[in-house]
Amino acid sequence: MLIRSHTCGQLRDAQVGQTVRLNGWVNSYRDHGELIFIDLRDRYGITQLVFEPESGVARDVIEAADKLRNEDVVAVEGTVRVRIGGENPKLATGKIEIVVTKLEVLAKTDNPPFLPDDMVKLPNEELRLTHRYIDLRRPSMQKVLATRHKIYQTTRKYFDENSFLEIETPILYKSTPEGAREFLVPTRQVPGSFYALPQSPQLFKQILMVSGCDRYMQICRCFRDEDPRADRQAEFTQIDLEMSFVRRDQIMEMMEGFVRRLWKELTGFDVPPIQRMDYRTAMEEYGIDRPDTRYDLRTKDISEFAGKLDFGVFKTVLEKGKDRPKYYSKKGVVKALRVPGGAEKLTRKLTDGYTEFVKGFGAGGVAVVKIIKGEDGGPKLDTGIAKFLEPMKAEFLALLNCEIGDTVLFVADTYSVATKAIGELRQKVARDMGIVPKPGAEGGPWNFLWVVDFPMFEKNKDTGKWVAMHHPFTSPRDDQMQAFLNADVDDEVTIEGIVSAGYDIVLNGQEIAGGSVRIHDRDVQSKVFKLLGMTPEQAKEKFSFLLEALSFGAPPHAGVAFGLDRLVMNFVGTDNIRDVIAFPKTQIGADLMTRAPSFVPDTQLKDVHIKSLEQPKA
RNA sequence: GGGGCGGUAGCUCAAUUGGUUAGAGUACCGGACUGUCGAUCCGGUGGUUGCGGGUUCGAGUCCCGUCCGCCUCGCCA
Repeated sequence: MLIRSHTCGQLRDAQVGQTVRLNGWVNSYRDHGELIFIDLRDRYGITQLVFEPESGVARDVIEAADKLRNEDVVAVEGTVRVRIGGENPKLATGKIEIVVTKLEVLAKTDNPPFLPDDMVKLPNEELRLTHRYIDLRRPSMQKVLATRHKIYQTTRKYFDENSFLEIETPILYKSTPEGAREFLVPTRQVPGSFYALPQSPQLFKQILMVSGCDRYMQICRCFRDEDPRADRQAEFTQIDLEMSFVRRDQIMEMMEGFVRRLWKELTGFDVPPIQRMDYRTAMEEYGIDRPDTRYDLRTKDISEFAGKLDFGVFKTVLEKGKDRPKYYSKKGVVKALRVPGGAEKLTRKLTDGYTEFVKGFGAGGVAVVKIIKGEDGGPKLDTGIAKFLEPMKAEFLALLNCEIGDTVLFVADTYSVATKAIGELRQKVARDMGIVPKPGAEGGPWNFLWVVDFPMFEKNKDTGKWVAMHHPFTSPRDDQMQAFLNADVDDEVTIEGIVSAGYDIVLNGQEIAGGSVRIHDRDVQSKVFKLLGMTPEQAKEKFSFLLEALSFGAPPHAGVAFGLDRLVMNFVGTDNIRDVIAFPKTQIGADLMTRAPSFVPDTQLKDVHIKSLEQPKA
């Protein structure tokens, strides 16, 4: 075989006159009879080959070249020369061409179901996933893989420089059925028992801290058997880390340094100091725990004002949980969103649609008012609930700093429903107003934000039980510890008010990392388990190894996990997570290329002591 | 588990209100062609309209079921 001397992206006019060998795929062919052009492609680029009788090339080489088709794999030898037909400015190698003297066809292809061409419209994703090896040949997919690789390298270098050890943790892990559903793995050795695939290496990395490893990192696969979304796969990758002898500020500094390094390396962008926002502010002003700060729309709780209006819908809602504390999830609230310039841009059709939109989040509807220019030149309330607001007009306008041309949208419901609904509405309105900048990868801003001071616990709305908002190993914030230890498990108001030492990094409205200071005290950990409704026996059954580890000298420690797939998505500018994973799965967790998951023979099931309730379809 | 969109030639799409033999571009096959670069020109092959049932004189089109893909709510400690 003619082993390559160069890649297809390498040759320039500096190499003119040299004899070279290239290997690659036929990207396209232009056959003029005796004169044949082939664009040869590999990962590095495209180089034009030319077969011409004048060069004295053997007859059979021309004849073989005549039969080449897209995606055949070939090796050639020839001479580099300046193109006779003029430069092709679209190619990096566009100044030169290879006059071929020898040709080896390394592999003929069947007619491919599609061509790996970024210039033409892509076939549907199902076909791309079925023949992933062809799809991955596309230059843009090669770029994704290279970007991902660069992130791995930058990550390892940064954490190595900061004394982190890369340590592998088990994939076959103990089932701890809390949080996400787990993938189970039966075992031949112990009949009737199962491993689970880890949702994350959380407990192993904490135990590595107890083990004296001090600083740990791993680029690890995590598994959650939950329905996917455009930005979520059941199998995904985290950059996982943990540090000993730090409090919140030190690990946040380490994370911020990593983000700064990553963006510098991958985009050249200097990440400015990242601002902090507490969870309550995020929920109050953005209606979501990961605010998109690229546009300045804010939501506001106007319950107190709304109570003064003679408007039945608001009055009814505000009766709910009237005497409960401000953030009680079932307390009735009225939330408002002032949209500057909305009076013109948010048409009746759009605002009518908002009611349907918020219904999707459980809210009843959206009330609307426009502030237009009155006959006296001053602001005038128009349409929607204008007549109910009219008696309190001055106070209303002042409350939201309204100006002529604004539209104000209202959602009245329980605290949790109204907050979620208006938060989602805020994002939809921003899109409708056309004020959402492009993502950073497309030249838009990179807006980073810390979100901190999350509640430790929230009530599950179905069971009424407490659940950990982050996870059950998250510590209360230092100044909350005493209050937490003193709190009675039934003291709902106090428990609800405990703030954790958790922190998230949000980028353009998307969570890219999350972590917390961990509990390193056995008694604190036991109290959390108790609060979550676990008996001491249950806690021991599930987490005895953790509680024991915490009993034998556990250092204070804290950690974080970055969602690697989402980082790649940001750098390559896609909102489809499957585009950044070499071999992704579909909505039902299928790998269309390998046809996993699949039925297995009964004999194989018997080995692992399993009997299936389902049979393969005939 | 719920809601929505989609599935027609290898691929991307079209097909009037339910009405003739389901078309076009591209790929592929054959032919012509010595400077192309999305080569061009001429000719040709190619269809279980995802699958199963139903309504109808007649179904790609309407109805029911089902499979697959995507988006989304729930879910994702």
